[in-house]
Amino acid sequence: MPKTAPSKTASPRSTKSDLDQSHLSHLLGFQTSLAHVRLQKAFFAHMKELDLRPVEFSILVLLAHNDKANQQNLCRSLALSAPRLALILDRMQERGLLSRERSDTDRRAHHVVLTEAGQALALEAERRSHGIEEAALAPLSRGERQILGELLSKIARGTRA
Amino acid sequence: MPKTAPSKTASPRSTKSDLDQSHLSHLLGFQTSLAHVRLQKAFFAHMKELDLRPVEFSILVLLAHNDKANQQNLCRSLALSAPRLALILDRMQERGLLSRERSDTDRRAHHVVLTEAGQALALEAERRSHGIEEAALAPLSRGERQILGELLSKIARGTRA
DNA sequence: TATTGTTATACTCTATAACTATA
DNA sequence: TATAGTTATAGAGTATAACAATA
Repeated sequence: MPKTAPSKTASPRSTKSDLDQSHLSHLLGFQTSLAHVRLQKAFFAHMKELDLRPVEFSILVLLAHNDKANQQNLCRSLALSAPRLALILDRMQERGLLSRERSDTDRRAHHVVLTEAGQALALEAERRSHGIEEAALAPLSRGERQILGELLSKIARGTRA
Repeated sequence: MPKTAPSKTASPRSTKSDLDQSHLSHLLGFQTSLAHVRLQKAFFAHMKELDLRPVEFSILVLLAHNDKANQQNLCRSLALSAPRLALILDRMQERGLLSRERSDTDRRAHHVVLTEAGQALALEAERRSHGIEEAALAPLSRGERQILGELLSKIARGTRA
């Protein structure tokens, strides 16, 4: 038995001579990292046909439900750097999904708005997004998924809410 | 009121004109991504003095508690590709933290073993690892952190346990 | 002087294929 | 033929600084 209590199930090194990870499991950064790999794979598997990466999907959906979003808003919502977002928007703009329009009230800012093609893709992608994590979340009950989402969201948003 | 129920708290677009994210929140991949950003920052802030990245930390700790681990074991445990792991181990080996020793029973495989310096660093890093996420996890109670870890771990390990 | 957004650069990570040596 | 590990390469993500335009 290892010194630090293995999370309860005595972590019986499963098949294929897996390693004892009990001394890493107290770090939620470690757990989110591994869980995220699975969820990312699920996303790519289902969104490949639409040629959408997670960031692009998120941008589409945010824009579909938020008028007059500028790049700062998007950066903050998605934890992206301004330079990174600029490149992603370039790509999406070349693809005809959105356009940047200078704000009248603050001519430094650009409103990012979806084209018709962008709106259509956002709608279709949002429709497909339900259930794409089904396989990855199979080990969790409906209630557990709900709780997990809320706990993660608390961390993401920081102390508030 | 948006079409899909905003997780319960009516998501009142908080300060600085944040965007409505309620149509993304059903994707746990989105939530893990944002939460992970916070947790990563916490890790770097606390491990900078030891010059350890998350992967390097994980490798050190795994090796400290697992004799005769080969690179395949590490790849599977950490969801790394073999080429990626080879480069990381090169770096750690040049730094004098570990060595690779051909297995006697299967001369294709390399056992990865910590040097004395590696063991010392593993011990120190593991000691420091407790509490580094304290600030990022402040919004969660002790019990919630426990639950969160278990739910994430279920996803990471797939269907089993 | 500060903010919005862009450009440029350098570094890291990821994915893949091609290779070797062993089995 | 398959597996353990390495090398090489290209693509994507990240961080930073420097810059233009506007406030």
